[in-house]
Amino acid sequence: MNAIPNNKLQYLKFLSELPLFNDIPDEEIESLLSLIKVRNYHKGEILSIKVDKRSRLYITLDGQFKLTKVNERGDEMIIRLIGNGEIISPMHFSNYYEVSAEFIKDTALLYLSEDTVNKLVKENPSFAKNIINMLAENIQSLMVNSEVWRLKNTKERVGWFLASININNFGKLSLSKSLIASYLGMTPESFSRSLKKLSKEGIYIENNTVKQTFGNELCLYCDKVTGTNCELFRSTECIHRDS
Amino acid sequence: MNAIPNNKLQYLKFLSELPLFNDIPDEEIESLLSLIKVRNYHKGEILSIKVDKRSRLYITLDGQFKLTKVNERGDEMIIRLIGNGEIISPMHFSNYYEVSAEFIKDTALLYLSEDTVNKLVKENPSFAKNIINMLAENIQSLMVNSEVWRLKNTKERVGWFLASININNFGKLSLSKSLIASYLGMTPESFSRSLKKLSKEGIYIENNTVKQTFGNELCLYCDKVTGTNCELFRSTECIHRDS
DNA sequence: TAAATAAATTGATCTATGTCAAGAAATACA
DNA sequence: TGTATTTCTTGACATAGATCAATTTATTTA
Repeated sequence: MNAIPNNKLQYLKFLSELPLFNDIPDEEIESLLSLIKVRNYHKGEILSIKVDKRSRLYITLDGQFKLTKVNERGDEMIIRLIGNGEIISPMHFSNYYEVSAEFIKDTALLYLSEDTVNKLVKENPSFAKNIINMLAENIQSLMVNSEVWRLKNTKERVGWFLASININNFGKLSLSKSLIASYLGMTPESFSRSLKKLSKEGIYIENNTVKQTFGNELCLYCDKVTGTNCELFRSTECIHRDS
Repeated sequence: MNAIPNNKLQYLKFLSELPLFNDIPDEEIESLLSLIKVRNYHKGEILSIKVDKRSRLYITLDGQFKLTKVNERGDEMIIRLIGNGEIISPMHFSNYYEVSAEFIKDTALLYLSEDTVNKLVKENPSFAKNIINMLAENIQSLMVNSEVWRLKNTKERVGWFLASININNFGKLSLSKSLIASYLGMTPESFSRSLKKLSKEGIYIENNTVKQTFGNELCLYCDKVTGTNCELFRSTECIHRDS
């Protein structure tokens, strides 16, 4: 299943622009290319990340998938949504932690073996630093997610999601409503009802795009970490301005 | 506030036994000692981890505290409970993420500055590896916690907590029931009612210790990652035996 | 472009867990 | 060792969000 043509130069460009390869000279990335494998997955496919296949670090070349966990009752929790350029490293999970990757779109993943990654970490301090940053970002987003699930009600969760989409994805919704609902830990029904409440506050969805009647109604739902990426961050319009 | 006597040798022994200093020769740890600061905190004290004080890595020399996050309504979420030898590294959090450390017991923390840690990472691949492991464990426990909060009901959450205490702390409860309830994201009332249900299954608390009438009733509530540390793991009595 | 299928919305109802209040048990204090 | 204070338990009740069922709207397919 090595469908993608082995266009090394294209990979080089892609990789050199990733934070994971910050401060790594192109020549060094080039020397890595032979160790990097590619695999394509179809929309709907499920990759169960078990002990055997876990010892890797995956880089999303193109596509989108969700990292999920299911309990005995069949209830599903989405741990993370992963898109272009994003990384998931099961090699850093506990050996006995079982998760699944479920592909939302046709997806191409690059991967490095655990050994390769560990070798790089050992030999290249910049790479070690990049791995550390990647893991730190993971921790940060897991903490923010916990907070969203535990301290916010459904309306606030939806508002929070729309605010972050608005900041990081030009307000463009690239996922179905049910999927977002599930990611936010609620039913599609609750999601729909929350949207209705938000529309009374001037926040609504049109053509799969987040809109605001006045212009900054969503600021109310923005968390400080996401806010960092907002052009209004700490301006007079920003709720985080004086904290 | 440098209350603890500067008993360098004692610190050396303590540090050299931590996973964070795995494969680091004693001489090297010793050379670090001058860069390590100590600070004591009293029970009840709250340390707000803001931008200024965040750029550190804290090591718990002795004591216990909780890492918490509070929302506008005043609802509190416990992100992590941290005890002896455990590490918390706000230097790896986003600059704008605000958390508080609230001390449950009198506590002594050692800390390293961000610069020191980064220098070590750069110069010592073993240390880099240890930092990576530490962060990976953080990710793992945040994922397990999300799962507990989102996929388990109150009874299952209490069962899970008791199972992990039973495996990792000889069944000894070192926290008040209300605090555990809060950690598990429920009210003391719900905690109490859950305990009542569990007692019908043979799981109960006596003298602040977890007891089981038959002996392995708690296995039902054990998650696979915690189970790794159990002496029965994968034995015939273990629910994870064939997965 | 019409029919078929899937996704989203809406209303009615149910349920787990929260809230509030009172009493019991445990712990601290003097 | 008894009193005060805190923590825990229990019951009655409230509520956010889930579930179930019926439409409505959007998307796919032929």
